[in-house]
Amino acid sequence: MKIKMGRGKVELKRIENPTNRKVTFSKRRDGLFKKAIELSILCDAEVALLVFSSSGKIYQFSSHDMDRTITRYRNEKGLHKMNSHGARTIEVWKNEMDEMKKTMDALETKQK
Amino acid sequence: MKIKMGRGKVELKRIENPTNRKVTFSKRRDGLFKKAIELSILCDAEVALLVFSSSGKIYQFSSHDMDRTITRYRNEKGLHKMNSHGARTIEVWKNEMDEMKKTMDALETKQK
DNA sequence: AACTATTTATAAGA
DNA sequence: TTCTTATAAATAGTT
Repeated sequence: MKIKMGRGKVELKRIENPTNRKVTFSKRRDGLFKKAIELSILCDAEVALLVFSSSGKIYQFSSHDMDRTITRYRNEKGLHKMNSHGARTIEVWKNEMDEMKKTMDALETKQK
Repeated sequence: MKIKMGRGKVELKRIENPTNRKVTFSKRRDGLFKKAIELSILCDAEVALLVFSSSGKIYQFSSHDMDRTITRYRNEKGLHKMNSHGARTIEVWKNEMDEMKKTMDALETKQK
């Protein structure tokens, strides 16, 4: 698939040239965040956006509060998974908790 | 501030007419997700996008894995907060854990 | 970093 | 309301 924009065309695949990729990232990242902000305001929506560049830098936007929106997402996901049995849901959450526990322990260790 | 687009101009504020707001939400939501996907592919970025409509419906996209990206975000955030003392970070994580614990317990209760 | 030719996105209209 | 269209916004390549 190809997308045409501006003066040229780009394949919908990773831009190999690192310079072009960085420039395009800056431009499109700005555009994306602008659109996210506009959607949240115009349409009264709760929007959370996380972007990590290929070099690892983080960019974020949340219309309300990132943790609140993440919690809301997790609740939604958890509740939906409860439909048939319900048993699986607790497993999912327990795994989640264990993962966070590990991360917390790692941080704690790092601090000592 | 005003933004002009298409045939008209819109104030950068909540669209009061519910019909217009819904229509605009659908169009702009689609546009936003498309842009998010393009950014992740073209620029090899890790992107996570969560949108809740004002009526509570959830829409999501994650280029890699939503939980992975959320964890990465939390790590980043947690590590940054460790700069000065370090003590505060664990508090933050503990609070986070407690909150999740509550949610899990609530789910567990609901299933019984 | 700014420019500009083109394409894409979209606010109204049909 | 789903489709169309006039117009603004976004952006790829250029300078």
